[in-house]
Amino acid sequence: MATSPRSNRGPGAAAENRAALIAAARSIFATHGLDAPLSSVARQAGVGQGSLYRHFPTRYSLAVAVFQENADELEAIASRPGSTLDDVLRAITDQAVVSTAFFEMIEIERSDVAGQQLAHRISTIVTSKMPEAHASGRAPDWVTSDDVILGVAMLVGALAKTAVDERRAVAARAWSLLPFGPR
Amino acid sequence: MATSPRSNRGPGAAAENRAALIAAARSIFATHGLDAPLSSVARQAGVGQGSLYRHFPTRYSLAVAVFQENADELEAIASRPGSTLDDVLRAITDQAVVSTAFFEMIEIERSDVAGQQLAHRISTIVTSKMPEAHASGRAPDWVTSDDVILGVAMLVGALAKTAVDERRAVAARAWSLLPFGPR
Amino acid sequence: MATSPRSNRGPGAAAENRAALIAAARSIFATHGLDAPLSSVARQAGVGQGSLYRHFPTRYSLAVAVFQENADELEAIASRPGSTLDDVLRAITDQAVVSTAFFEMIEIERSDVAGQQLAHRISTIVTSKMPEAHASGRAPDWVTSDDVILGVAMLVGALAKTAVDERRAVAARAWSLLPFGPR
Amino acid sequence: MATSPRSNRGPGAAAENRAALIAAARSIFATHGLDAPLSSVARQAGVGQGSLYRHFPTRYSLAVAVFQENADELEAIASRPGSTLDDVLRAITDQAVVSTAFFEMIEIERSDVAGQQLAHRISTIVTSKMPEAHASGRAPDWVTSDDVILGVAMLVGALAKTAVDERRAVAARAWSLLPFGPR
DNA sequence: AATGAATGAGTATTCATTCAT
DNA sequence: CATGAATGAATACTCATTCAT
Repeated sequence: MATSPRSNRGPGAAAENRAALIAAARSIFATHGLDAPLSSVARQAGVGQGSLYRHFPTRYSLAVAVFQENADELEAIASRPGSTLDDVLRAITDQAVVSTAFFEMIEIERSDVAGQQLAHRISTIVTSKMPEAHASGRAPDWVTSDDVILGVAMLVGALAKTAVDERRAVAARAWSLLPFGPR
Repeated sequence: MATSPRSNRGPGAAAENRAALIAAARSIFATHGLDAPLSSVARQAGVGQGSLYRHFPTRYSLAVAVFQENADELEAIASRPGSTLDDVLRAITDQAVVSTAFFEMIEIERSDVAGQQLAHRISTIVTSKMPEAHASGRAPDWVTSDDVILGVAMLVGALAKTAVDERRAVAARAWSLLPFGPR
Repeated sequence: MATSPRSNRGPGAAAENRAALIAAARSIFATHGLDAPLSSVARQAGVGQGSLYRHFPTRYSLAVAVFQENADELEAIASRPGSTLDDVLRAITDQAVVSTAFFEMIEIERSDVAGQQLAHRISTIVTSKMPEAHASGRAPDWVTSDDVILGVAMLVGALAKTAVDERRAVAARAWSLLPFGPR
Repeated sequence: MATSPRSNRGPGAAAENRAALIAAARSIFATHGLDAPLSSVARQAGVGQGSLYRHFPTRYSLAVAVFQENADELEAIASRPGSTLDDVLRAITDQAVVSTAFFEMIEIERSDVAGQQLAHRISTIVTSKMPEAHASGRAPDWVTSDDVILGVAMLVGALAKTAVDERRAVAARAWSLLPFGPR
């Protein structure tokens, strides 16, 4: 029952801890998947088990926090004037080469509101780029944004089982099979 | 104090047990994934834990045994006179709609010799159908058998995250995005 | 990095906090028992964990503070001119129907001085009513104040395991079994 | 994941283990209540955590196994020719002096079938003794078997908070307050 | 060769208590 | 004096693997 905390860095460490947890989770989810032990996240973050749960009551909430940053990055790219679907898909590929966890989570989306929001953000980004993609001929007219998202899922599905050092090459080949892959 | 195994069907049951384990594993891997508790496989097979380990020392060896049958089926189809790549891909799709575990395992192949053999069998099947596919125009000339296998991986990757009752539709759409999908 | 407590109402809030903690504890002890998480008390009180511990260093000290009010109420009734043992027992029953925590604590008394004092207050109240109870025949002569207190313990013991909405009925029946139950 | 069991006494230990678990649970439930850590039960029984869960999947099932023996004992006494309600109540008292856990569990009964069965067994025993108790005048005619059971609950409730070495005396006094206490 | 029980490491989660700000 | 985050011990439960019979 009684506890003897070795070092209590105090509330000031809250923000640091949160950031450390997210960073640790990003790395661990990337290497060990979304099912990795949360204890390893806490350990790598140098944070107590309890603090992890305070910041992120569920594994999912931690994942969402991690992947929010991925979505942020994609939105940043998409909102860049003149950016195209290709730019977005290249960024997605870059992210997936590092870790497929983000997209795996999106695909399981249905369970959680936060996951749905992430999915929606991606969907919005892709949709916003479709007109240009159609106009420029980079994507056939019959291709919908849902198709593109399915394509991303297919890409990620293939990458998920691929060793990290081969992902770049596999991604290139995979995109070449799809009618809207980035060049 | 002494234990009296209720029903020790004896050595004669070896073959039966093996078959029961494979059947149970197929069903459980399909519904709960390749990481499902092995104890549940033994239970559903009506076989002791020990027997499971005797027959299949590793989880992987059990999976291989299960999926050998999938490969058998594909080979049977491929060896049917006049059968085409389309037939093979349709059969693969049918299998993946039921369970993506087979293909997930193939993609992890490297860890195990038996897994590599499975991968090789699939590869051989696909390769054997490429000439016809090219000739008939069902697949562009630039598409290699590795491309087709990558396409399968992409399809399965997408299906893996899809609810079973939506897989058929998703598969159809996914194939429509690839230049060699079955009609 | 620095922490900025959102609402530090400052020292002036001490009394308020104390009261809020007691109120929250009363409600939580009633619904979740004396073992309820202290964090839930702090939360419901809208007070920091630290403040809870400052005001009440031990779970027990919090409980004592809560139940002091119960004793106050009983004393108020007992000191009413003309009030009888019946009145006291009815009040006790009313309290126990809402929450048995008060009496459970008294019975564990020995651990803590404050608990003993509570027990003593109850004892004094009951003792003061015995002469009248004996005189009026409401309690047989051989019944001592300790007997009455034991009777209360028995009642509460039975109520503790009874669903709240059945407690009133059970209490009535229990009293009917004792030679000094209120009518 | 991998485990290295120090000593596997083999299936032959099953019966021993079961018995050891029940014995340990009896002692631990008596001293630490029904909420005692199950790990302590396993430890005291000299049995692995997993074996405990194999034998008793829930805390409740363990408790039931423990208290089945109490009910057995009471039934044995009740079925003795010429035995009376007094005999039964004395046996109950003896059990409660040692541990109130049995009766606490019965009173929580509603949650579980096994608990209900235990409650039913007690009820049956008491009911079977009522006619004799009424005839002999040991219990007033208006006292039902439910009253007796309520009386037991009241007794146990009082004993639960009483130090073990005072329980005998408290029980005697408590019974003297009830119209059907054993002499 | 089969059985099924035994084992204990691993993981998730909760909560009492401390402490920097 | 308040706040609320930090800490880690404690506990429940699962499951891969081994082993006596």
